[in-house]
Amino acid sequence: MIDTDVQLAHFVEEMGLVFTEMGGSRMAGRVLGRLLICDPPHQSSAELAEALMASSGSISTVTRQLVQGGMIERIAVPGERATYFRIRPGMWAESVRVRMAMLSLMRGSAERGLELLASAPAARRRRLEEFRDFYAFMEEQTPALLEAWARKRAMEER
Amino acid sequence: MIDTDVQLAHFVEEMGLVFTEMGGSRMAGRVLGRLLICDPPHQSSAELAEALMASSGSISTVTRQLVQGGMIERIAVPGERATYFRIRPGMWAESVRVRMAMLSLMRGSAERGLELLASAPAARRRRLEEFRDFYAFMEEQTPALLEAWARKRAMEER
DNA sequence: CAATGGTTTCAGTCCTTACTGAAAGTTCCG
DNA sequence: CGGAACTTTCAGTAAGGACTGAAACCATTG
Repeated sequence: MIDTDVQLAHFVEEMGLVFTEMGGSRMAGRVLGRLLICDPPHQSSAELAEALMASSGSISTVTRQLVQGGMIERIAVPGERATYFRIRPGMWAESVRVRMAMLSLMRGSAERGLELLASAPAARRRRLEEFRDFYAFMEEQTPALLEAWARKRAMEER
Repeated sequence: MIDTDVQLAHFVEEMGLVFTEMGGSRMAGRVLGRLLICDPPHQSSAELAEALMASSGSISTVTRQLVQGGMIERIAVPGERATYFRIRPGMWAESVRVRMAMLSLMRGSAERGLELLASAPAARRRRLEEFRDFYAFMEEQTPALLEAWARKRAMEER
C-alpha cells in the first residue's frame, strides 16, 4: 500500500527525535533510521538526501560522523560512481564501546578531582571516590556485557 | 593554599564540559561538580551562584532539573531561609536508571518499526530485530548491573 | 580530455536552548 | 505586619550547532 511509505517516513522522523533525546543529532538519527528499514539495505548519499528531504551537504557531514563512529560503513560498487552506505554489522556493540569512552572521560575527571583533594580529610574525598569507583565499575563491566551479547547473538543465529 | 580554589574551579568547569559531551547542560555539570567537592557538602542556591559566577535564575532551573532527575536533593535547615542542595546518596545508580528509560525509548521505536514491516520478508526485518533485541538485552541486564554495584558498595563500606 | 554524475567543502542562515537580569514570590524575623 | 534574605519565574538575549545551497572537487565514461 501507498501509505506504508509515509509511515516509514514517520519512523525515520521518530528515530531523529529519539536521537536528539540521547544527545545525538537529528539527522544522524534519521539516516540510521532510514538505513534500518530501506530496501535494499544500502543507500547512496543522493538516495538518502532524497528520502530524508535533506541537503546533500548535511548528508555528507552526518555520514562521515557515523562512519567514524563505527555505526555505518561505506560500500563501493565497481563501475558505479555512487558510494553506498549501510548499517555496519555489529553497530550496536560498537555504540556501547563509543559510550565507554565517555565513561572513562568521567572517571578521568573524578581522578583529577581526587588529586586536587589529595590531602583533604577522608570525609571530603568520599563523594569523589564514589564517583570514580562507579565509573570504574561500569567500565570494568562493559566488556563482559558485550561478550554476553555476542554469545547470545551467536546462539540465536546459527 | 590559595590556588587550590582556582584549581577546584577548573575541575568544576571540566565537569561542565564533560557533561555537555554526554548530552547534558554545562551548568548542570558545573553544579554537580561543585557539589562533589565543596565543603560542607551542601550549598545554597546563592552560594552556588556565587561560586559558579552564574545567575540565580540559571541555578534555580538547573537545580530543579537535577532534583527531578534524582541527582541532587534539597535540604532544609530549621530557622533558615535558604534551601540547600547536596549530592543525592545513590545518585550514580539513579543516573543509570534514567538512562535506562532511554533504552526503552529506543526499543519502543524498534518495535514500532517492526510493526510497519510486519509483512515484509524476514531478511528485511532482520536489521530492526537486531536493533530491538539489543536494547531489550541492555534493559534486561541493567538491573543486575546495579545490584552488583550495590553489593560492591555494601561490602566496601562496612 | 570533455562531459556527466556524484560527493564534499564551506560560508551563511536558522533554530534551539542555555543563560541572564529584573520583578514577583516566599519565608523567616523583629 | 513590615522588612530583610533568599529563591523562583519569565521575558528577552546570546551562544552554539545543525542544516542549507552553491561552488569546488573527484571519478567514471564516451
